[in-house]
Amino acid sequence: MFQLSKKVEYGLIAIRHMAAGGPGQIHTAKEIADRYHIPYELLAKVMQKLAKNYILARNPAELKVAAIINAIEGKPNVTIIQCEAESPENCIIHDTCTIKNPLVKLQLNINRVFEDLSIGEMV
Amino acid sequence: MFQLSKKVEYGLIAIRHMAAGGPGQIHTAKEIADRYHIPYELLAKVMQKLAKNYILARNPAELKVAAIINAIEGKPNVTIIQCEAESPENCIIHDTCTIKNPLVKLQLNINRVFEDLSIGEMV
DNA sequence: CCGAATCTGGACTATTATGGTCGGGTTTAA
DNA sequence: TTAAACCCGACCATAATAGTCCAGATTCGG
Repeated sequence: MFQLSKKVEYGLIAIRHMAAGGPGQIHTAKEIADRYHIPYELLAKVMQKLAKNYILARNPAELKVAAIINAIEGKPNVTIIQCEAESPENCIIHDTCTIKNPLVKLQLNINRVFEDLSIGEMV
Repeated sequence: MFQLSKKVEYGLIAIRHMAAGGPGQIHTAKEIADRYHIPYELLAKVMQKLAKNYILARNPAELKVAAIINAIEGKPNVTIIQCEAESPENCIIHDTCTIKNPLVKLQLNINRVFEDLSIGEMV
């Protein structure tokens, strides 16, 4: 619980690698997979998602970890509370839930943390 | 990913409920389970863990969400990076991993968020 | 003091998410 | 032009999660 998924880890490794190489460099998914001993097929999928979301095109200095997570996980955001993540109708305690509102604030603080770290700072 | 587990949600609901009732009140797990439509057996287990870690005995104003998560999940802390959570030897990329160090800082910020919210603020 | 309600805690099952694999067709670059 | 790399959907194995069942111990109200 509360771990980055392998996909996100791999994505971060790949992006950081590309950022460290400089803007002129060309990198293949194969090369990165070999270098860091990451299963190629998995990394390839991750990078496809990143490419589709134009993550790879961005300036590392302005590329935040949050954007990468969202691109890979597909969700609009990291959502701590399950009631919020799914459709609230499905939540059996949705009207008796007393912890939702306080946790939304906490949520925002978490988001801020991920918005705060850029790839540029990781090279 | 990055959701509180049901166990933690249930634990928070229960603790908040008890805190809201005031210090004199007696609450049973059964009562809380019924009230919030939580499976009793599951809540019971969660509260057992909380009781063993003396969470229930603490002053809500000083009881942080972080302490509750740790008590329920058993882990010393929320650990973002998988390499760090398990034994580092098992990590196949443990010496080529370039993202570990930057993420540790992020980790600390996350921890801070959970250390920042007390039950007292949730009633 | 007795019985009902509640708690304890292990074992077990179901469901889901994750991590990883396979393979066939397509593109790209030397 | 052909080998390497990519795309992408389908698939599988494992592990974590959520929940259930139950039998024995405990507690509490009367």
